[in-house]
Amino acid sequence: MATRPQPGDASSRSRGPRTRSRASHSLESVLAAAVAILDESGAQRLTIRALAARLGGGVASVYWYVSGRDELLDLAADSVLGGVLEAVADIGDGDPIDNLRTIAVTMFDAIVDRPWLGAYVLRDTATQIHSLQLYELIGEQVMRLELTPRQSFHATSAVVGFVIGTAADMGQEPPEAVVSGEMSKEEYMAGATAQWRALDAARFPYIHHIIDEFDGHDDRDQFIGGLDLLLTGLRLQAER
Amino acid sequence: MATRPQPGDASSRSRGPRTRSRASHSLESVLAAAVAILDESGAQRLTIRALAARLGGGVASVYWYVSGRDELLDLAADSVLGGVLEAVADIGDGDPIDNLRTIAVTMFDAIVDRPWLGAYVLRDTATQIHSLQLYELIGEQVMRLELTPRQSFHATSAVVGFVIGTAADMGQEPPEAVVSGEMSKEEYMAGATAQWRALDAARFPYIHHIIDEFDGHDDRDQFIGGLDLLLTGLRLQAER
DNA sequence: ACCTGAACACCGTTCAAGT
DNA sequence: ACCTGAACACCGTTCAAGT
Repeated sequence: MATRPQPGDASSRSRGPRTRSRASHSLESVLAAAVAILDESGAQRLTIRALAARLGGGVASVYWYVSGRDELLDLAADSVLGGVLEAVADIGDGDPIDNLRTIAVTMFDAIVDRPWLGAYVLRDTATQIHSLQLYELIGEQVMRLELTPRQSFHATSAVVGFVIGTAADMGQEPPEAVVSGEMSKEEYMAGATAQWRALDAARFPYIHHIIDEFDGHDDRDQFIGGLDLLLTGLRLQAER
Repeated sequence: MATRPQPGDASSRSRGPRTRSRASHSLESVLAAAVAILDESGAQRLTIRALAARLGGGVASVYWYVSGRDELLDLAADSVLGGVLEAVADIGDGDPIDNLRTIAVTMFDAIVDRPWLGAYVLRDTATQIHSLQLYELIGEQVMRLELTPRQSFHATSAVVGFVIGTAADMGQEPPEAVVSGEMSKEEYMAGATAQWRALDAARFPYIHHIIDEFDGHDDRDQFIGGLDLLLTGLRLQAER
């Protein structure tokens, strides 16, 4: 990150009225526009051309700020985690497990409505400072449980893996039909439920056992249910 | 899946010497070739053209078997899970938690060496039968713990989310430099470790606390460490 | 029923040139 | 230092035609 020039960081030109013969951006404005497109239309629709058009400039100008599409996604994902970090930065010295729960839920809330995020979050800590800081923050709460370094490492990774995995799974990039708007998300879910109900009960006893729970379930409750299992295991390890 | 014709399923023409003026495929051969390319070169390199070339035919023939690139990836991922399913199908009626551990570790082993898998596994149970069956199998073990349907649903989702999240995170699609071969995976990891060691110890106490564990750590140990926390929590819930 | 080559409408990225 | 338009080398997908 620090290896690239970062215009707009503390520069004099921050947004004043200029001659305006050419478009003028900054890393932040590029990332903000990228996140906006991502949130509105998903990763598939974030093309360099679409981004340039939204910024009102030419395609090549984007490459002044990022090395390519991959880094653009990495930085866009990291900028969202920056918001999470800000929200939990002053988490305080209450019960560490409670703090972990708070951090995890905040992350979940940020990721679940952004199907595109899962694949790019915490991918490269060299580029993604906020990701690194968030990982550190989670680790610091785990450290307070006074486990061995190895246990701390495993526990921190587990929390991060669980959050990202579950949130990414739940907020998955929906199928083309939903993206294109020819089918609503509700219709899609209703279809999935119907398909499950139609399964042979003898071959799929579990599916039938939980189908009523699945139908109309709340993703957040589901996430917290699993998270609490993990945190219970962690608490037990710490108390031993 | 059953909505599409499946040539080669139980058909008479299974691979006999033919006139051979044209290439001839089957869903299985198409998926096998796709998985081979995926394993060798990653998702980015699996182009329809590369796949057709490997099959020795034209591009358009692929579209006879799959509706597009997305479904190709879905089915390729599901075919790998088919192998996992086969390996654990006769898991037996031993301790359910032990069984869950076995299934999870088998899944982990299959996913971790396939960075491309994480993003496509368990995405659409309408297309991915093996994924559905594996989900069912995990759920059946959880059912034996005799929790409420809601608890069962949450626990099953948690196990699946943890496995996929952690494995996907660990086996991430490596950066371009590694894919293209200009940098080895070891060099990349060594670089990451060095970068972490260089961080300010006052601002990153956790990173420094675990850096020796991170350096040269075994992904599998790390996965199992986290998994056991989750399963401990689950066992406790079941015993209550 | 299954395969083909060519064509279409895109992409990400680069580059020489501008300001 | 930052932006531009045009060009390059690709893509996924479709289609009319073949066998």
